[in-house]
Amino acid sequence: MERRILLVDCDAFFVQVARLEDPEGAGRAPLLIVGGSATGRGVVTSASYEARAFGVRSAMPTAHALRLCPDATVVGVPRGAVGRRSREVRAALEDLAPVVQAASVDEFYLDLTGTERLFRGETLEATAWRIREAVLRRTGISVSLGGGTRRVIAKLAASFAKPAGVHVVPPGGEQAFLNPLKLSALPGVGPSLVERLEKRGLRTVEDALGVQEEWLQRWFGQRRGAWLYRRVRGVDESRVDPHERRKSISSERTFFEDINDDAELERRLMKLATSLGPILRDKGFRARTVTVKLRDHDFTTRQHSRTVPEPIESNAAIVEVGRALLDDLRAQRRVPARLIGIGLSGLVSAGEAHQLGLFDEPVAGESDRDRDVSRVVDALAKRFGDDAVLPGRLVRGPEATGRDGSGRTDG
DNA sequence: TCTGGGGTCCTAGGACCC
DNA sequence: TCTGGGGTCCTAGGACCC
Repeated sequence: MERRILLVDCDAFFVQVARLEDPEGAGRAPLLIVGGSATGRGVVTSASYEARAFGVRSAMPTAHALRLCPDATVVGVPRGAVGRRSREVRAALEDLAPVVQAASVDEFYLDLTGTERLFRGETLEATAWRIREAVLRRTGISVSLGGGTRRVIAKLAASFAKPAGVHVVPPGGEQAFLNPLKLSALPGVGPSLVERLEKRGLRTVEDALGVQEEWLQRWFGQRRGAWLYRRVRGVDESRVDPHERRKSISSERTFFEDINDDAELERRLMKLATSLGPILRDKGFRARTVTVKLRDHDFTTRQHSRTVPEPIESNAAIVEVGRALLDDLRAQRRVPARLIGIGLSGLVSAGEAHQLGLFDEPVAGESDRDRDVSRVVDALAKRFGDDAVLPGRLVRGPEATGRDGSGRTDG
């Protein structure tokens, strides 16, 4: 059956959220930039369409953006609100379509294949407009929709729909739609591949259509060549999967000023680690691999990772592995750092781990008590707020818990 | 201009096992 | 004593996306 896929893309999502959350401030600034501070090391996360007219783009240093658009108002990323509004949009879509997959905070794929009768022969374009209005009414968020027979076509179509519009590529019209596009417009073709393509004189989809698969493979590698050959023909078998599972969790921070002190770096790492732990446990996961990342003052980015035999979940275990990895990284190159990060991957659900019989023996590195302590910390944080429990202090065992506990929770 | 933070996927080499 | 080849896991790095 011909598939009917829509990509729902929120228009300048962070800008919209900032305005909804602060109607008197951000809501009244046509020239709005959401992102890092102007004086610090921030970049633009999202800019209003009015600001984009001045050349402001996301990922651009905020300082640069302000040079292009001096009258712009800069506000921070409304972190919590972004997640909340994203879930609202998703919930609205789940009431409108049978299969919904979140591709990011502000992008959702819908598979409407087989809904023709349910929607009484409504065209995909009419359905898309109806969904746009319903989402706007229910969540206050303006979205654009792209439609087609495949995910990649829907995705590309959405860029023609923005802002606040709809663009549907009819079945059979895929190749005509793709032909004039620049190769750099294709999802998965980034700056690096574009440079190599241009060396071969390839700029547009039509250029690439004239090249045999074996030549693409010779130039760009077996897999990449085959992938590109299919992509310029709009071939995309990937499904809209509503049950996609998270594969990693991570957190990183750029410092206001570079840090060269080992103890201070360790403190920053502990803080990140103890903020990650609750997220891991809340989702019922354990992790097998811990990764620590350092970005040096010269922007050299290095990371070390370690996979432990049994999956871990306690702050104590995460911190222990993370500290060892940081020591290695610092021993290798001890220069001022501008960023530190920690990540957890190799995620297994705690229940799954039990079923596999992985915990018949006591786990090296993580005791039952470690896990219990972490759960107590989570419960306290849930009841009294995160500030009730200072991260990095409760990770050492019952003595520390008893001693530090009283002074900490009365704040 | 001076470079955020959250992710996914791919590659390549080495270790280890059969 | 020297040797092949395949599979899997782990690690580091890089490309890419929003």
